[in-house]
Amino acid sequence: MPVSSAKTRIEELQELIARYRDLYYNQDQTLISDAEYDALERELRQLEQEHPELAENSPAQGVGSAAGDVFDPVRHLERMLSLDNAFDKDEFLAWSERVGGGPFLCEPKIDGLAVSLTYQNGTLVKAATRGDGEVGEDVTQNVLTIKSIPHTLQGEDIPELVEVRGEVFFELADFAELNAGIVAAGGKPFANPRNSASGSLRQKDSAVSASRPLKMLVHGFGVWQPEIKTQSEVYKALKALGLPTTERYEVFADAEGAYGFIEKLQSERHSIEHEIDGVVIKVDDLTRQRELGTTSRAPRWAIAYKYPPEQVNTKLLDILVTIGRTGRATPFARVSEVLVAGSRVKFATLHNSQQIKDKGLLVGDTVVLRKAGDVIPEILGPVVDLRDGTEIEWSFPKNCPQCGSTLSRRNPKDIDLICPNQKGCPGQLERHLTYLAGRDGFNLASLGSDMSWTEVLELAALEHLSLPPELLEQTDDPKKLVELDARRKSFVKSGYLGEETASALVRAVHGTSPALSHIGSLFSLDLEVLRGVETPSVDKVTRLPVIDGKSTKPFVNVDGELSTSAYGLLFKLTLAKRAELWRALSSLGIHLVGAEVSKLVASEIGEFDKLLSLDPESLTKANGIGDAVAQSIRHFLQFDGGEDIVRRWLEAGVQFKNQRDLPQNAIGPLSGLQVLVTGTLRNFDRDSAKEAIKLAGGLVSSGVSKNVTFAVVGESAGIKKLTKMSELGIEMIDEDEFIRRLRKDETWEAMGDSLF
DNA sequence: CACCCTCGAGTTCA
DNA sequence: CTCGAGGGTG
Repeated sequence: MPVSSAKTRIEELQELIARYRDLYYNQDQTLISDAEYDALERELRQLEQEHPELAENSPAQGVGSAAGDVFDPVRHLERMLSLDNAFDKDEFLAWSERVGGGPFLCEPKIDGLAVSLTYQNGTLVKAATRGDGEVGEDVTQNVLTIKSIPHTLQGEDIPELVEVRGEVFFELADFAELNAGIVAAGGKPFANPRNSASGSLRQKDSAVSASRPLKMLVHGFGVWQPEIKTQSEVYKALKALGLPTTERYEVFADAEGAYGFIEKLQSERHSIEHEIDGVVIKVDDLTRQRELGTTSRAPRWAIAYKYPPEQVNTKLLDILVTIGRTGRATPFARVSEVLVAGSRVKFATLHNSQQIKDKGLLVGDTVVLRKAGDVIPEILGPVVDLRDGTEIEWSFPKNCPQCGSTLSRRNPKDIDLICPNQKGCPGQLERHLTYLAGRDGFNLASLGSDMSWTEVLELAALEHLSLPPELLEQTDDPKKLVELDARRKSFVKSGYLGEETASALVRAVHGTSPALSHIGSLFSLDLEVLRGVETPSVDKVTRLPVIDGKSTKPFVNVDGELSTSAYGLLFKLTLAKRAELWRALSSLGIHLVGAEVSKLVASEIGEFDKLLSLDPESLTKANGIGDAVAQSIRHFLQFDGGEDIVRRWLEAGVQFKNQRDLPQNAIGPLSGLQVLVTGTLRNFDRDSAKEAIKLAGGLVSSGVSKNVTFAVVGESAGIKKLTKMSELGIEMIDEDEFIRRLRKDETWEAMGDSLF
């Protein structure tokens, strides 16, 4: 880069960094994510290295900015340094190379607030934020309210004067509780635990700080050094003085070992009680630390390995609305693609219009995005300072984007808008169908997957079901027979109704009619109808037909023959006609009636045709069905065409399994126990774990409550659940113990074995 | 009436 | 996973 343009860029960067820094340190605001900030700072440092003549007075030479003026300034006895960063393995290995290898001490890098404590003759006399590294703010009064920090040091060898450095932070569970309280009181919640900790520590009224459950962990000495040789002993010395230290440090002989720790912690990142943004790696030998020394801004003997950001900034491009299976209109955000927590995020849910208002989002805003619980992208809020005036307020569409009906509310005081075209909206019908095919509906994917070909033939004869002609061929050639057998098997297993098929059934190109315009005709579908199906291509995001898009005939193959999947679909639907009653009830798509309520209703009414003469009020006698559910069922039957659907299904010959009594739980080793599974298990997926518990006679609990007998805790279990469980004193066991308990009962063991 | 617990509904990406 | 709201209980 030529010197002139380098100069311009350096000035630009200096200005930006100074601005962000001021906001970050003095106003507790985060305009850009840490990762973006780091990128700026690195670019600047890089340029300054290339053009040292331009590097005077650069903010990159200092650490942080001058302290604000609310609190008294405190000059640190010894400069508080920050750490250099490594962002990938190569950078880390390069650092390890520079410092001459291990042993290394590794510990989590807490995402909190750096604070120094000064103890004089064992008494805490001063606590200060880092500030610019030289001068920080006096937060003594507030720090004194933090319970984990001793006011006086313990032990025999108490130094005359010592400075102790550490990190002040919130545990995640405490943070969640705090924010809930703030919101409940009508206040503005903190964006993240770090900001929250900073805000809490810098309260003018220390009574406010006292009410905030801050924690602190310390990690080093200033001014005074005990007579020891390694960093690990520093921790022991700190602990001996009664100071809180991390339990999570480990020492490794070489860089590979340390890197293993980095990877391990990354995978456990979310089961740690506080936020971490990386790992700090220190040369363990104190003599070597002294030899390596420090630069003006950071020690050479330590480095912070930073994980990819969990929170990033992106642009809110647009707000769109989807229509759910019950007609609910849910807004979601299209954002410019960003990498966060390992995946490229393009969309984020916005829940409802109230949320958009509450967060004050405008289309075009730069927004803070994170992955809640590591999975679901969530927009935390707009970065108001980055607005340029082109942002536009969003308003909820008046009409259903799928069918054009005027959106309305179920009840006047509801937040949610719904599409009132209950059984006619293609968008609703599409979602309804995928739900109906799913696990809480007819579960089409698993229906009949264990049937033998002979059984299939019997069923076909009984139900006038057509099978793919190529599978009915007769042959004596053993080679062909083997091949045929395989294809028959795969036919029995295949044939499910996913989003694509649902879309194909429900949508039609202009001028033709869809295969299915009403859920009542579900069991009347036949091959001739499927043969004629011609569907427009549908935009994956908006679920709207693409104008000028190519239409397809999804149930016909290239030769114009009906495809195997057409036969497969009808095969599955035929089986669905004999499904358990509760599955049929759930599949009707009644507001407030899902799998569980359907089971209750099924055991009340026993038979499907009872729906036609049902007084829903009578259902409220049953435990678990109240007024709202009864009214919803009534409304469905009378006003949403429910009776019509039931009648048409009956006409198509459904014979749902009469179900007055729900199957009793098996008697097994877990009889009468309520078991919760959280996190990922090695030998089970979510469903098979539930299955195993039920088979063993236990009840599966969906959430933490005091009724839970014990909890099976797998990999990366949620921190909130874990904290709550330990508060309630619930026994937590690992997967191995779980399997042991499952097998404890010998009579049951044989049955249980089939699960593994 | 004020809790606590459970269920329903909607959602993202690989 | 999370939110909100239904349903039961003290």
